[in-house]
Amino acid sequence: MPPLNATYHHGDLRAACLRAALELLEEDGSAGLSLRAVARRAGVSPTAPYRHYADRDALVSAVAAVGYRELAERLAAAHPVSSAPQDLAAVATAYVRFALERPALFRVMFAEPCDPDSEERLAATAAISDYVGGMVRHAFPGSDPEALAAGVWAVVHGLAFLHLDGKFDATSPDAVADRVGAAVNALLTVSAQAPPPTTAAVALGERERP
Amino acid sequence: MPPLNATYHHGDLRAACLRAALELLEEDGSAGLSLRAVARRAGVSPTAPYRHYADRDALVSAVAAVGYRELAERLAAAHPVSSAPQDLAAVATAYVRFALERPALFRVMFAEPCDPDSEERLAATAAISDYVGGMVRHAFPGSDPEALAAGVWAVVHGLAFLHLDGKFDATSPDAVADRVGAAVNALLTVSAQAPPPTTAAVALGERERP
DNA sequence: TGTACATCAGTGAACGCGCGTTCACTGATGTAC
DNA sequence: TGTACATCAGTGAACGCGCGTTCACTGATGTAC
Repeated sequence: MPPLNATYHHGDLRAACLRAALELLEEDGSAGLSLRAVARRAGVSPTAPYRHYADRDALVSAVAAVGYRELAERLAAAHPVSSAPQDLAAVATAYVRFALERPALFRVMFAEPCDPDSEERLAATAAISDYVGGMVRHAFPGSDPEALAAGVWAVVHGLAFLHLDGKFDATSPDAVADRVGAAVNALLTVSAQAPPPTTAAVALGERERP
Repeated sequence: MPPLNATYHHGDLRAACLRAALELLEEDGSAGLSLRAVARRAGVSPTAPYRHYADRDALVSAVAAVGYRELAERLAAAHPVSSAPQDLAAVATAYVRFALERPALFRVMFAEPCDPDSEERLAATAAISDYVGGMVRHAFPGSDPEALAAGVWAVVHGLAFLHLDGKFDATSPDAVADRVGAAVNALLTVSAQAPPPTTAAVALGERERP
């Protein structure tokens, strides 16, 4: 069980803690992260992690940053940065699938209070935001990109959490994918089917755009 | 401090616990609900609530149910059940405002593991769902109502949590309202501005509708 | 190449905390006669 | 109207738990001469 280089000096306990934390989150989807549990898993005394993380929040922030990076990879794998409107459903599905496959990690990323100054965490969040922004800008050049990016992120994020929290049935991955795709498409096509576009556009414009 | 009827027999400890729990959530926006804290607040021994709630989960479910009812009221107040498309932004804003004003309650409603069989909780969730469904059906008669309702709920829910978890700046209520309105409107108008509707509709239709 | 020593990265005991829940109990209430 | 008694709704001590964090410590490592 102890790795080959299991010396008194661990070698890279910082990375080992991160790995341990991710494993624990993977194994118990509803677990909260505890420094002690992480130390236990890393095969180290409860206080050893303090050599590498100032406190629990610092560890949580580092874990969250890893999560953001992996989510960004998944999104990019679902579709490269420059995409067309019809790719949106695929990206949405990838986002929700990530949340459902790694629920505990996803919760840590979004629902844990954290060190607000953690640079790597902020950078990782920004990467997600940029990805969505770039996609929107490219796919819907005529739109208000900032507003639309917020809307798109909100849709996928909301779908993820509503499934995660049992508001939508998440037992069958296929059904989830169907629901996500249908919801996204319904939103993007609704104004075409609803009352005459101009009417709708005017009526909705309670916030003017220059 | 003790109410007039503060007898040994409390009178209505069940309701008092509920009230105490809501107060605690109101006061500390990041607090978790604890049975002991609720008992303390109700001025009663730590074990007294067990006369009225089987366990912590039962209390949490009851609290969540109250939250759902209040949220439903807020939405209905923002707009009656039958609404037009242009009312959607107002309802969305009401949803997000509720989340930001009562963050701890909102988290209990959605992020707490709970008794999945709690009838009052299930009923209260269904009420929200029905409200959104009814609104969508009425405002967008041509749409796939189920898919669109899911999409709309997801948007507002995602906006709520992204603000709550610091992904969007939530310091100014006005800015939040603007962002929510803009995001909703951007989503609902995007297909009118994007590539020719028919193209988009076909391309997006990876899920056929009868 | 060998030795002295500073630094580094761990250990392990201990702190105080709040939690959910159990248990045997007791005082208050209300009902039957 | 008064009394006996069952039931109800609380109390308070105790259980065992895991947590974050501190502290003084020590064994391993690496560097300077």
